Amino acid sequence: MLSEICLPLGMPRNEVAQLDELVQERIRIPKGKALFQLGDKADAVYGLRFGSLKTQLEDASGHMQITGFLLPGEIVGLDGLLENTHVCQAIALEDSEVCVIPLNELDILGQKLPSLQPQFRRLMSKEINRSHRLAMALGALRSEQRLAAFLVNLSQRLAILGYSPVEFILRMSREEIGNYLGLTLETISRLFSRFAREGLIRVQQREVHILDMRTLQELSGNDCG
Amino acid sequence: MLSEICLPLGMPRNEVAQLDELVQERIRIPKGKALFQLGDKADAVYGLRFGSLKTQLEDASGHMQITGFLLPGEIVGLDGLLENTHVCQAIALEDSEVCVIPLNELDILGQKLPSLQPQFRRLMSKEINRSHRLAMALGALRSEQRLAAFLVNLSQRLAILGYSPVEFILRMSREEIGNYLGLTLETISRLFSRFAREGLIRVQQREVHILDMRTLQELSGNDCG
DNA sequence: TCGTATACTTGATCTATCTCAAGTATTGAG
DNA sequence: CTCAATACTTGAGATAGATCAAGTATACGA
Repeated sequence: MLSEICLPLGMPRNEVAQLDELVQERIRIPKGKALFQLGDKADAVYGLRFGSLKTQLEDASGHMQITGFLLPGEIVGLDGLLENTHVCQAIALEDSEVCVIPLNELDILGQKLPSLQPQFRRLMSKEINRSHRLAMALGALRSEQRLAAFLVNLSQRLAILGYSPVEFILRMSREEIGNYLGLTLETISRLFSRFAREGLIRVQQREVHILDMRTLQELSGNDCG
Repeated sequence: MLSEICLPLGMPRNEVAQLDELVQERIRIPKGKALFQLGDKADAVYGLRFGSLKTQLEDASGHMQITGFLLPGEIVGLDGLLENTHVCQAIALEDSEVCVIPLNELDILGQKLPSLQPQFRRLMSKEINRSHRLAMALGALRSEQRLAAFLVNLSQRLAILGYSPVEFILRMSREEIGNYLGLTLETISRLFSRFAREGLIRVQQREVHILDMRTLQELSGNDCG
């Protein structure tokens, strides 16, 4: 499993094997339940094995903001390492399972595997970059561009996992997509209808077929997530 | 200098001294010039010694998005560690100086100093959290809340550096603030005027006096930056 | 199987913010 | 010191997206 997380980022296969031994514990999270809550102790990060998660922040006035949707092979919990306490919560969008990567053991192993620390830095850097691009999307793109970018990004990540990039099931509601993209659920719904009318996608509830990837990519400015 | 970066995050003083030896090289960046450009090799991160920087991303259609403003004691370059190439650029807002923290030497030293890796992770985690909060601000707050949050955040960071939290000079233009907050320069200008009319601040060009911090904090939802 | 709750769609209206425009203030070069 | 360039302010009008509202489809528990 860790191969999927680590090898694409250039870690030698034999070192991944050693890393695999570190990762014994697994946690199942039923749909709707939290992997960790705001305030929980953060002494590990988690690799998603199957299922999907959302991470969300709460502000002082109680508003929730979704900061990411996680697919298998991606890492959760990287933003909780500052205060040793999670500053956000991770909720399962469907029945899911993560493997636990304890931080103190990671440090011990890091003394022996020279490529581990740069590897872990790359993972964190990737998350920084991802959220910078999210901020760019929220700050600079119009609603249709944001949704196009969202769909293209999801499609690309599913393709990496070996799933069809043009035909997939959304694990999140219109409201969750809207929250993530800084739009209302009505706007998301209208955009889906409009994209369908324009022949870019076919959509029925949470089932999406992408018909014109090229145009979606052009709309999105070819990136972000 | 590194003390300012590291000690507040809980690193022992004697280890900071060792770290200091790692950091010999310094770079001066004149106002308006880049510390690094998009595509430059990323083999180091940088601690800002004095001055101020902005970091910005460029999307496929050429639009620039500012993702952060840096003050002395803060770290630049954490988002370039994925591909060993910088994916953004860092520009000096005034004549500035950074110290260079080479990554390969950091790894070597990391073998000897047990607290170094967790320390570095905390720095990266902080940046992840910061950009999540920026995304939250862009997605959920209204213009006046965003600007209030921006001012409160700047004030707090200046206070940490020993400067007045209620009286400071903005190093960035209205346009740069607007870009960062997902607003136009006209909106920023109007908001400054309105805040002044309402007695929250006094502002003349880039000189800002905060008169009613309490209300600004309430407006902002007490956080973000 | 039915009935209720939840998720989604679509329309009408409203409003925060943008855009366009004209002006003033400040800064910097020569 | 003067002029030009840049930065900022303010107004009027346009619009993307929000809000309010009503209805339809789907999922789920009894």
